Amino acid sequence: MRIVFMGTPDYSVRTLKKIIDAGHEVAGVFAQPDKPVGRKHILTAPPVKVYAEEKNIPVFQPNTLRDGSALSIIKDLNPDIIVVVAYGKILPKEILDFPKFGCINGHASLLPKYRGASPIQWCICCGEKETGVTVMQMDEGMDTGDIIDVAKTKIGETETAEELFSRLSVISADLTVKVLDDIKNGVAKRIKQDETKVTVAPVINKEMAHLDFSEDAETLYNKVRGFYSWPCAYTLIDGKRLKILSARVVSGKPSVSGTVIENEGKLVISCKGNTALELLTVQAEGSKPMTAQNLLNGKKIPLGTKVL
RNA sequence: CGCGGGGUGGAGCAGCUGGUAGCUCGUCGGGCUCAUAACCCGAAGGUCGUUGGUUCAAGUCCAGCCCCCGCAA
Repeated sequence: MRIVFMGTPDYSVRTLKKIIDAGHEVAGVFAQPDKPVGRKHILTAPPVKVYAEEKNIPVFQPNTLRDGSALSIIKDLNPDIIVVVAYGKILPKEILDFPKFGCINGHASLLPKYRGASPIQWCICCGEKETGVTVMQMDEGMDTGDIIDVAKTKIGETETAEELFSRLSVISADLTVKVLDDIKNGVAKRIKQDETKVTVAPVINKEMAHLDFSEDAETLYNKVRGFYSWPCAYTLIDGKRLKILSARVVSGKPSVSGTVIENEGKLVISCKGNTALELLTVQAEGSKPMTAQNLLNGKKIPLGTKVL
């Protein structure tokens, strides 16, 4: 089929690659505009753009899809279908309606759960045991389209968002190509989403990753995994930020939530009830990631110290 | 010139007002022990990021450069 692809981050690249490898004709690629990245604000092209250019596919990076110029580009490209994966913009109706087969989107959750921007992180933060990828026929809403196909996968007990991202990007790529075949062969189904089971996964900000030790250790552990490797769960110790890159739930003892209850060899913080979280890998302000052991070697953290 | 922290034996850190370096851990050897990642004794290991400057003397003051990191985007 003749395809226009829309996507931005690494996550999308796998799907784009798979589509090309499957022999489809990618007439053009849309990605978010280049953005300043890193401490020095170096203007950086998104991964999808980089990949598309390697493949000599025309790349478009409009700031908006709603001023008509994007539509005219698409008319020129004249795709049979538009495939959207983690593009980052809402498509207006005139674009959704233009291709013969409309637009499809790969979303990294089992819809209707976790609609929105950050499904992968949130499903781990919420302690889900299973997730997956849903490919839907896009409509004007946010992840509200009819479901065409789904691929499920178990979430590992210690899996981080970063790892899940990587796995789902592969699953997404495979499922998307399968759906394209189904559509081409006229065997694709369309199933309405169950509106009574909708949940939303909002954009993540740093404050959400600020751990609250009045929650139980299991919940906090899920957040440590779900917010890795960005923005990373953190707490404040002596008023300074301490990122928690990895941790594990351990048995606690009666004590006020958020206090250090073990500081020799390992660093353990008490949580709600008698649960406790052992910090394994941490990163203090201005320093590199290190084991809790190393942190304790260089910094004295008395028992009973409160973290916030 | 966005703001800020930092580069000291293998790791993490201390070193105030300048006089050749200390702590926690690890490593090696020995001891204790049924045994141990626990405990005791001892040892090795550092041109203090780099270049230049000030000084009788610099890790410690000044300037430039390289690198790492947090915040912000």
